[in-house]
Amino acid sequence: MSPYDPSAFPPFAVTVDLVVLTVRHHALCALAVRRGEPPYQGRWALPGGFVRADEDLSQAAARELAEETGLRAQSGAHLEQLATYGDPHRDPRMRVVSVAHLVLAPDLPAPRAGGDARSARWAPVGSLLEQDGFDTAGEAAPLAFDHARILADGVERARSKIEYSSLATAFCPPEFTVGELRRVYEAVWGVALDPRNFHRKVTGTVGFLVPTGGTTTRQGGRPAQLFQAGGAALLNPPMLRPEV
Amino acid sequence: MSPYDPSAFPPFAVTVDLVVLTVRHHALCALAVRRGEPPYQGRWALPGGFVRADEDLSQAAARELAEETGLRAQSGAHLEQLATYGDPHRDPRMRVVSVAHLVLAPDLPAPRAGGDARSARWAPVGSLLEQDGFDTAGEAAPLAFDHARILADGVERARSKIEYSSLATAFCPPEFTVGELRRVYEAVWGVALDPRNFHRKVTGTVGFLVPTGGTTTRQGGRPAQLFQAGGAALLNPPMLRPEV
DNA sequence: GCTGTTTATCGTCAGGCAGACGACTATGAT
DNA sequence: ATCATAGTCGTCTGCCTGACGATAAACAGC
Repeated sequence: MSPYDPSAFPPFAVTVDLVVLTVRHHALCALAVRRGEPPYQGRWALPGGFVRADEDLSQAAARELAEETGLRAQSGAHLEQLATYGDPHRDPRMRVVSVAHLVLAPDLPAPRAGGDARSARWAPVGSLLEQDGFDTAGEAAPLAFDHARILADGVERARSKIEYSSLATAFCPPEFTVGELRRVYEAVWGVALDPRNFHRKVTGTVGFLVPTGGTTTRQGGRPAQLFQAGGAALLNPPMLRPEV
Repeated sequence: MSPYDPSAFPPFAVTVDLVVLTVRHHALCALAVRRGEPPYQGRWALPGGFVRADEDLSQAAARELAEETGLRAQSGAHLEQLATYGDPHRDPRMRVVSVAHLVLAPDLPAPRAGGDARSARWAPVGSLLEQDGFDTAGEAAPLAFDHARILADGVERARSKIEYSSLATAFCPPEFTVGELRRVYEAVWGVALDPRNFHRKVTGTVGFLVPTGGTTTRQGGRPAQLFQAGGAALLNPPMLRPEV
């Protein structure tokens, strides 16, 4: 057999799509870009693009992230592979397999539109997902392609991952207070947490938080101690997400 | 822009690779096939193959599973997507992106060699991974391609997933005893568990196990009650994996 | 039948952790 | 000065787990 027999396999296009999450105004938000060309022209979609011939998947995701947001995966943000979507008809033009990646970022300045996107914005995930599948009257339409499904999977991954890992700190600036971290959990899970029990839990988990010595009064009220993320990646025992 | 512009993106081959795990003789084993053609001819590899033009990824995985093992994903076995591997040089012939899937199956009769594989066997994951990356003297070589990495990721997924889900029952026949289920946990985690605490835990978790009424004495000793998997998918609170 | 071995199953107890919630502290606003 | 807001420290109770004793029901060998 020849070392390269293109007739032996069908050709695919491979893309990366990004679920970029942040917490803004006490709400979990995702980055959405408006499509400038068909199909789904004018509809909101997740940022993404083709993987280049000499690129690894994670490199492609980091490149797209930088192009769309100016964000570097190194600086605070967290990037991980999410899942791969390959329904034969997910793109009407051709056979496209998309390797979705999940990015958790601190609250950023306004996103900059880049690449082939007309514009970009942060949108609360609730509003992006609520009409999921129901195209009421053709307007306020849901995300393009299967991006609602991808976004939902990314949100669910984030919700479960902050339970047993220290990833919630990826939503925070380099220095943050216990209250700010609690508001991250509250926004991602959509619940209210007891400030006293939360404080006991996060300050009692070794390696989760390291005090920097400073204090801040950003949120009003009594000044709060400032922390930065500690070395621990896994929380043991985990944070417990309240039922319902 | 034309609806299909092949020059706009590099063509990829897309494959599915399978990490098929089972518990045999108190050891976690993976299905390995011997490669019948270059590259890596004669080396062990994970089963897998090209995704067809009209196939979804999970369909392709189920088809490959049936071809290699005669196993249907419906009947007891569990199949889920694991991760996607797309290093530009992971296959020396061409650009291949592989969507790995994880299969958890009960102990099966001898695997049947199918497809283009010369032979297939169950191998303890320890022996497949121990020389991971070290090609000592060129023999007893590790798995082909990046399959050692894929297998390691699959094993780690299985180890963590039986903590908080009822998936350990996928390693068991339709009816099983608490002791058999405990030996599954012990084999997957590589630890010894206290039979009394394990029994209390699994029988006390609602929806995990449903007694069938029968008993068996397969393992010797006092007859044990038979159970089948209950409806619950998630264990709450989870099984705790002892620290090393 | 009796004894030892094996596996299953039930109970007990102490320690750790989480939820509920009271109390106090330190800021800014009025 | 008083209030509102947010942060921090404690207490108490109940649940769950790990350690481990004790009993039950089969089989093997004498």
